[in-house]
Amino acid sequence: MEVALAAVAGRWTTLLLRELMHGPRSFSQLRAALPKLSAKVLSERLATLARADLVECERQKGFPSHAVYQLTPVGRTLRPLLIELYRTGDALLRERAAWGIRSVSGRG
Amino acid sequence: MEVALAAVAGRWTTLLLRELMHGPRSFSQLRAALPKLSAKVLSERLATLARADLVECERQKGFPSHAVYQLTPVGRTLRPLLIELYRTGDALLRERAAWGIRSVSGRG
DNA sequence: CCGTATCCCCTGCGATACTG
DNA sequence: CAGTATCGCAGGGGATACGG
Repeated sequence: MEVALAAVAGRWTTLLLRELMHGPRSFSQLRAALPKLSAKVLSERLATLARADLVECERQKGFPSHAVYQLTPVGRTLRPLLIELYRTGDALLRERAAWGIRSVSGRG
Repeated sequence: MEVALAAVAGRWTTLLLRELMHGPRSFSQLRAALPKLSAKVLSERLATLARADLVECERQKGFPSHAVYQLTPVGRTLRPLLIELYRTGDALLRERAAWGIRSVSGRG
């Protein structure tokens, strides 16, 4: 469980993976899909996911540069987990509509 | 997804929930089940889960004091998610046996 | 036995500015 | 456009000691 949790942990990772579940996406497409995610963090998350072999990167050299990211076969195995996260989160929200996102993991 | 993730986030939360899935447990039983989890963090996690109405606490006053924790109905709805986390983690480990737990969420 | 208070570290994240 | 460098902050978590 800890391994799977580590794979999807992080404020943006699930959203990023969900976006990539729809198909390959360029850096800028991801930025557009997740406007509040800074380039730095996006880059960090993608690098981390790539290191874990969950995501692959294809770079077109030239100008302007272009990079396309897509899930690896291993990355695609996360789909059921993401679906379950969505289902569960949805159910929790129905029970407790007032919850904030960080209300559970926070200390105070 | 973020909500569900927040609910199970934390290094020990999933293991704690899994333990409680088996039935009510006292503080010391939980400590025994998770020896590397300090009392402070255990208390923190339980308090957080209690605040989120995922776990309930029953205290016997007296000496020595005793407290019993159990899942609420809402908490029990997390079971499919935990199962999926287990399944996915297992699958990931089969693909990449060398992964460390923090290798995905870490920076470097 | 159950829990909390302190202290410290580590790391994820945000903002901004910069390079190729 | 893609990605990195720097700075700063917040908070989870470990060790330890203390309180109820």
